[in-house]
Amino acid sequence: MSSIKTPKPVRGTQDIFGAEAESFAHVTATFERIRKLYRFRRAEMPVFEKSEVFSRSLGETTDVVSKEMYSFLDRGDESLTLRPEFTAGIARAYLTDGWKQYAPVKIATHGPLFRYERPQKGRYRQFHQIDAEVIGAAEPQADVELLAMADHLLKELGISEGVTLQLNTLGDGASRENWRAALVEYFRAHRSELSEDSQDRLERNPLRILDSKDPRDKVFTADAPKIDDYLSAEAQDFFAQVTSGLDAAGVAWERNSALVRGLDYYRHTAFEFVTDRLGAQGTVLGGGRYDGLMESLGGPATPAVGWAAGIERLAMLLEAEQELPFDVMIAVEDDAAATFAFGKLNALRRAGIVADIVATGSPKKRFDKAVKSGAARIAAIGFADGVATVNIRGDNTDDALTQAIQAILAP
RNA sequence: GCGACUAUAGCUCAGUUGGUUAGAGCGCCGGUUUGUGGUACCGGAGGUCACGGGUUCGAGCCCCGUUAGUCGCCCCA
Repeated sequence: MSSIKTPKPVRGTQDIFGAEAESFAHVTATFERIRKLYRFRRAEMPVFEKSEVFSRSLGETTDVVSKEMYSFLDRGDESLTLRPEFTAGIARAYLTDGWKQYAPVKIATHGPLFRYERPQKGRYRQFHQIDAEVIGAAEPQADVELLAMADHLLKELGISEGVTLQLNTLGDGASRENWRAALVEYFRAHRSELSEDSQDRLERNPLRILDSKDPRDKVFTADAPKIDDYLSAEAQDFFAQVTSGLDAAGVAWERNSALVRGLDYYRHTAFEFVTDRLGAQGTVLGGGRYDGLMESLGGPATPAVGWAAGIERLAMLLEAEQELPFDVMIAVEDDAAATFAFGKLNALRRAGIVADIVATGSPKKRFDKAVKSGAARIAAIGFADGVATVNIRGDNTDDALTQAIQAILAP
């Protein structure tokens, strides 16, 4: 009995294995295939950045920065942060690596992200996203292309059933400010009747009152000022081009005027693909236009739009388990044939045939083990009169692949 | 940071008002069929009942604390 205690996994991390890992890989493989159709270029980004990359882009005061980032000092006493999102790092690279030369540039990436949060269904401290951004394109067509790609991806994954695209506009900077002021004025008039959380939001993040889950707030959110009444002509026109572009592309959408973004750099289009199948974490893919971000990192005003989607959440929605092909399982029923069997196993694999072997435990039970393995065929290998015997069983043993296996396994 | 629920075999879970030596299925190991087979049958190994206190003649079960997990709130870039 060892006195060494096995270390526990870190809170909010996950070990993904087997069928779940196959689902995970299926999501990233499908994303890679789709993004190439739309000619998004692949980028590999660092997993950590100087903390300023995120704190400047997010705004210093938010909870997000103060409580929910994985930050640490390195040996040079520099504050670094494990990336909580892709967008800020990509924006930083755009500026420091001179990607303006490629503008407008379409970028796709995927990988792990880190947020110091309490884990719950579909939320982890280390989680994984796929991400797509268009930087340097001010036109609504960029928003449409990005949404069409997202819609396409969800359909290819077979999970578009029960998932709806909710769409909103936050207007340009001036529209957004006017609307925000009207909301504050409206909710302030009902302040004492709002939930405690929303009274707090009134100061910090009034837009968020609109998607409060508290019934005390919902009484008022229905009649709250609508962004539509504050949109400039240009903002109206922009949104109209996005919606008509979606219609033309055959992408179904619903207007959700309560859909907001908490950060100031968001402009115009905001969207989320939402499902009711994941409990409280219903957003499967979300994004929007962030024309104000580059300036917060000290760069020139640069229009940009993007989205990200949680790989775990997408994988959870996949209907069918991702099954690995399994052409043949060799059952070694006599250890005298073991060397022969292992040699043939190697030959099968070199021929591109998915093969495995069961050669341990009671020889008499190996056939049953092979049956339970789920292989399409079982090659039982025995030994008689000084020579190996081969016998192939399966539901379909007349096909060309079986004949090829038979030929390779011939003693 | 807050709340509710949960913690028993490698896995999924039973376990009566608190009463002898802790239960099943799956998985693992072994045996059985005088075997070209199809998930069978029999047996075995495997438990500090999360951890630490308390109540009691007696605790897997009741109480307190800790830790961890699940779900939700806050937050959601």
